[in-house]
Amino acid sequence: MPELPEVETERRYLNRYARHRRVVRVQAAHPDILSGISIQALGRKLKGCCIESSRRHGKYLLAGLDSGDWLVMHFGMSGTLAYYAHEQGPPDYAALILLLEGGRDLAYVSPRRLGRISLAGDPEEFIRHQRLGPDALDVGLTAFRECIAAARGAVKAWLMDQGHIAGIGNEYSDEILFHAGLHPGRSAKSLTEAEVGRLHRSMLEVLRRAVAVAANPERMPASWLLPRRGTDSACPRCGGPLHKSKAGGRAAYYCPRCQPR
DNA sequence: CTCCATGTTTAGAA
DNA sequence: CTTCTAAACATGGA
Repeated sequence: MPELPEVETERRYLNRYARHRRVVRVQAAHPDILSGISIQALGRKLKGCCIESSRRHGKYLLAGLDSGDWLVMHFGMSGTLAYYAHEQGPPDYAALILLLEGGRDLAYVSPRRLGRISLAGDPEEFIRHQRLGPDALDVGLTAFRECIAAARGAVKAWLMDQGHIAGIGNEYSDEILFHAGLHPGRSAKSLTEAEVGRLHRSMLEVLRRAVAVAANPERMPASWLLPRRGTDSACPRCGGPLHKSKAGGRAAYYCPRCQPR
């Protein structure tokens, strides 16, 4: 479920283990995950380069190379990075492998192969081209208010639209709405000023806290909804049964008592 | 076997 | 132009 907190966790992992290591060779077990570049061209671009910096925008992870290029990774519906000793061999579902100097490798792992890897010259240009909104952690209350005022559909679908705010997916949108006490099917337009304020505060609180626990559901507070997804468990706040409905074409979990329509 | 799943893109309908 | 819905993508798990 790579949404903003998971991708931020991957970014920190990349910084910690792969930064300043030179790429010796590039292997692609599944070249179909590459977007806009061939494996040969990617190999030529990466070979001999070091990853010197990293950025994240929404669900995209960008690794800055000392050549000036940026390796752009999106994890799709599943996927992680793995750093391991070369002789250990790559993990299952490794789609792209960077063999690094020093005998340790970095793999982009994508079990369902819905993620994409590309190369960009400039992060800002990439973000514009992808039509991404501002990163969810960078959106202040004023900008949030202005943006939601122009929305028309359901508030859950609005939260998940990467063109409005980048980084929130299905699971965290449910968590944010639960914290704000808002029904996922409420129309964004119908929210009062106080409700918009609550939604904004919940968004920042949920995302920051999730980043702080490295997006590990086992480390999330017992009062959260997310670790209980998919099970028929009770609302952590009122004990009532959770409901499952559809919003924006995806499953929405919520508590009808704590999140009235 | 069937159904569902974290995301995105696209096509078509309204 | 916006919004909604469904399908497709590839694969694993229940």
